[in-house]
Amino acid sequence: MDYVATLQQHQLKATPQRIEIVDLLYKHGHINVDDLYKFLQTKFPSLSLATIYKNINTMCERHFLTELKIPSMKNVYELTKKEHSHVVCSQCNAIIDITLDTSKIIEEAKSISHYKLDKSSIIFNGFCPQCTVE
Amino acid sequence: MDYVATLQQHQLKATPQRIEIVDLLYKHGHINVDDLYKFLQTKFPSLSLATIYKNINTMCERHFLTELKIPSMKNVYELTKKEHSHVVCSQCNAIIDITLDTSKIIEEAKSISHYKLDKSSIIFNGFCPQCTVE
DNA sequence: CTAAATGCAAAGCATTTGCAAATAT
DNA sequence: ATATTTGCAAATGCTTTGCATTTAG
Repeated sequence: MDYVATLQQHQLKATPQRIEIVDLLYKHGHINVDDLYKFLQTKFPSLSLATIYKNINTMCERHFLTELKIPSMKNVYELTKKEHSHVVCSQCNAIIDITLDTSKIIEEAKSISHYKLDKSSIIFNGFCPQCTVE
Repeated sequence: MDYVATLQQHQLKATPQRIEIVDLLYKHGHINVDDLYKFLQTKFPSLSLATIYKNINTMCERHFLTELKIPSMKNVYELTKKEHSHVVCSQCNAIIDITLDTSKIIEEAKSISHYKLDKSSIIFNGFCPQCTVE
């Protein structure tokens, strides 16, 4: 995965800070601002929170990142991918992506609401396999 | 609808401010903090934002209210009802409740994720009939 | 070389807290 | 009568902004 090229495709200069943000998101999947800051600080001791916020904001504007609002959790960010849903563990806060066949439920929503729908956000809560065992 | 009794069932004293909050939510369905404040101020000129926040927080803790996190919108609150989904107009921000048959999609999510699921939050975005026309 | 990004400090909002006075039960 | 709630002011926390310096392309 060539982070430099990916950033440039979105008109974002490939600074070391940004490359590290992308790397973290690529490896962790979903991260909130504070954790991003903690991780990045180890690599860039002079890093400022303002830089994180500025980057997150421009990256979201360019649709390079997507902001995820999960009930009773801080917002997390992920690299923008094709539409998918999320499953969240209420115990350990693990978040995973799943791809569902949403066509039926979208049709149902359309016919009930009479809205012209173009996007859906589906989040499930429960317990992951590890947390279910213990 | 007896707001006093409903509040008391949730161990909440029926103050005039709270009664009005419930009334507003009952009539509007979904409201954010600022709008609540604006509406309530006309009736209680001395009302403090702190009171709104305190009430929203305790009401949510007692599951009398539910907080709704909608992408690119301020959080809104609604009276807690049986599980349902939301449809949001990206133009005028109208929010409506719809009840869908979610059993199939929940089963699908369970079998893909191997999580034990107990809750789902489904939000659709699009354009309401009025905004589609114009 | 130039436009964009970084880091710092200050500013701006949003939300919470502490406390005295008022109020619901 | 008592515990809870209100409203105010202050405090806290989160996010944004302005600006001088640095850096990517």
